[in-house]
Amino acid sequence: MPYPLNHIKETRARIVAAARKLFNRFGFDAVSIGDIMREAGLTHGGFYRHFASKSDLYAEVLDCFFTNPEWACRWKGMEEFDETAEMAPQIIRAYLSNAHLDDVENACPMVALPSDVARANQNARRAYQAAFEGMVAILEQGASNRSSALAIAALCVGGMVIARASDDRALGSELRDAAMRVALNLGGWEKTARAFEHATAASEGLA
Amino acid sequence: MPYPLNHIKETRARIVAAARKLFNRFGFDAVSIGDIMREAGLTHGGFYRHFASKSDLYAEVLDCFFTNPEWACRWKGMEEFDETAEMAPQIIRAYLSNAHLDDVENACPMVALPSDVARANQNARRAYQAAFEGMVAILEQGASNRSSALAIAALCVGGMVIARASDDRALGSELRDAAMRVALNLGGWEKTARAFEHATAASEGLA
DNA sequence: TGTACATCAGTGAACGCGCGTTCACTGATGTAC
DNA sequence: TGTACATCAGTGAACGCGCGTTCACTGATGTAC
Repeated sequence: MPYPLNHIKETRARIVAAARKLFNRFGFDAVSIGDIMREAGLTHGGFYRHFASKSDLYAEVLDCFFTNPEWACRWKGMEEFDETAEMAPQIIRAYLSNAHLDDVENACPMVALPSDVARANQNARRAYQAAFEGMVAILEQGASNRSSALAIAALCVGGMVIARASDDRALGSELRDAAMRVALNLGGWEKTARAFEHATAASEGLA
Repeated sequence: MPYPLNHIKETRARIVAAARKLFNRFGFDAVSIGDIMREAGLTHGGFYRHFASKSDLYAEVLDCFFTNPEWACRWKGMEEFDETAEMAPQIIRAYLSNAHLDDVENACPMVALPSDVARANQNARRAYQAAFEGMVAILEQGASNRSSALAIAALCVGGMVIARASDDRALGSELRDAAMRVALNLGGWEKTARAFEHATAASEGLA
């Protein structure tokens, strides 16, 4: 055991973090192994001490807010998270927020990489699904039934994906607001919806 | 004018059709100009008689069901389309159908290429947005208000995008059903929703 | 009608380049004595 | 405690390969006479 016990794990985690950042921004194909290793502070040759191939990385990158505890912390820190209040409506608001739209590198991979994953290997699709199921599981705790939780998740991911791919920021905002309103109503959080509407109107006025 | 008047136009259209097919399946980055021209029955060198660069193709490929008359025909032909009935609920059903999920090559580019477009140039994002606005315009004719039409579009695109990126077909079906139900309810087409529910249950039983 | 010509869509070899992956190596480290 | 050693994470040159783009050309075509 010539190196510290955690050394390999930590390096591997650094590579995955660098890959997530770059994949989120540029996609699987446009990022080279050299780019990833440079971002992680290493040289390209060492990559194969940690992964058998580039596509083996894809699945590891997809660990999302909803399943990875490390991400959950950041997620909760992203917006003013109220530990005492119900979780689902807060997630909906944060997911469809401007902060999440703009922070491409740290965004949920479900939003940043959907068409990349659809073309990737089965491991990647499984990991994407696990992230989705993690999101739905949390929404189910608050929503009246599973069907509503699924629809809410589709609204969150769909609203963000379209907003990211569109050119007009105003249309993206309109769409995300509409998706948020319907999602909150579906779960029976109308009060939150109205309160948020006012808060948004006020902050938009300032911005 | 050494070649027939429509020759250039037709060749160009053939290149775009080939590109759409391949991009839908493999994404922008993974398809080479050689692949596209081979698919169109030409050699790679000729590409630059028609386009200044590869990325100039992206925007042209994004013409969608909702804005391109040629696509609208195929779209209407995809499912049994009833000219006399209301259009919006039929579009929702067809968009979230198994047929649309499976026909990757001819699928709506909003579903097949969202993260590719998010990283592409402004022309591509404008074209994506135009496709989205075309969809919303049709939904607005039937839905009670614009906000609902936007949410319905998010449900359609989101449901399909997640289903495509997930590994488990059953989960994808469940998600698409949930999105469809909520979308039809949002527009006030509950009867269609119920009728479709029965039709689906019956055909699933057969399959 | 027949022929010479100009046009230009399409061809295919060539360009520099960066990719994913391999491999012989180096040198920092924990272990054994 | 000090030293010799085995390990193996990380290095960087090299591999074959296909990419986007350029360019001199070819040959099918419509036009002019």
